[in-house]
Amino acid sequence: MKKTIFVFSALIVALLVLFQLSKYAYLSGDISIEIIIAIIAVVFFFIGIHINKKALRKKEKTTPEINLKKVEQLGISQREYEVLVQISKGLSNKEIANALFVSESTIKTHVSNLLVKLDAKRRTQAIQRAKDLEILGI
Amino acid sequence: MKKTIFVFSALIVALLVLFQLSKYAYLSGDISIEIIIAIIAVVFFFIGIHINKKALRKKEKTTPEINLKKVEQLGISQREYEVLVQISKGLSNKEIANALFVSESTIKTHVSNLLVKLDAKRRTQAIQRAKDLEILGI
DNA sequence: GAAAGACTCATACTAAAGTACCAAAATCAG
DNA sequence: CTGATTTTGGTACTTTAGTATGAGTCTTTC
Repeated sequence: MKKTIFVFSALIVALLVLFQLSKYAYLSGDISIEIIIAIIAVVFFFIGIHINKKALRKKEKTTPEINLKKVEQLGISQREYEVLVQISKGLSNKEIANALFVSESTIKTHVSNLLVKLDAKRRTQAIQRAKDLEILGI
Repeated sequence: MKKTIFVFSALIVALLVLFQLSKYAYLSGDISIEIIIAIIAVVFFFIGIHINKKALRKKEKTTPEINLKKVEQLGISQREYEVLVQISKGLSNKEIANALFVSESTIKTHVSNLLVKLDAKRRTQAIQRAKDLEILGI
């Protein structure tokens, strides 16, 4: 919000400066009015592009942001989340165990807990649920 | 490409028209230069936004299209693809069998063939591969 | 009409996945 | 320090998944 106010203030100031500058330049006769207009056009053209890009970027970022909050709400621990990520990559329990340097038993425990917390019966269903809950970057 | 040329031509024409218009308006003394500048600024601001939006829209549309071609290339049959979709939904073989009104044996056969064609060892990996190949609407 | 491919299904295994229950470290908050 | 979580791991069992093999039906195509 502060950023928005700042940006708009800067824009207004820039506009005023341009007004004064153009008036001076025109009165002094150094620069023709065409050039002034062209400069203003180009400047605001790019300002438009820039503003639009920022607006779209924010929209995209709001989606994959809710992640961690929901993970907490579901009571999923850090380690469990790591396992969930590996599951979504298509790894087997044994492969996950190797990747995280723990035993397969541990992974099984984590997976079992995950299934309860995600209300899933299978790991494939857990992947779907996690995707729906926007817990994963997929 | 034709569209781009057209758009830019239109832009240049618009710019020239604005030049003449502004000169006339200024000389006739009806409108002050500030207003002319402001109008030009606003117009080009929105032109910038519009151009940027179109460019971004094109980028997004090129992605989710390639589907069916790759399915053919991989030699995945119609029925196999249906099974793949059900797998990605998180269903078990038995549940898929019920959904498609066939026996679990049949589903197992399809799944086995799918795994070979998708070069996957598990159904979770098959989901990942399918997603990477943009075969699924996920 | 016969070969080819797709779909179906069964049996018999092997291998993962998942459950249940328990328990010892490690970490963290009050 | 202590109680509460988290993380780790084991055993024992049940359930799914996945493989291999064979075979019958059906449709399409040459």
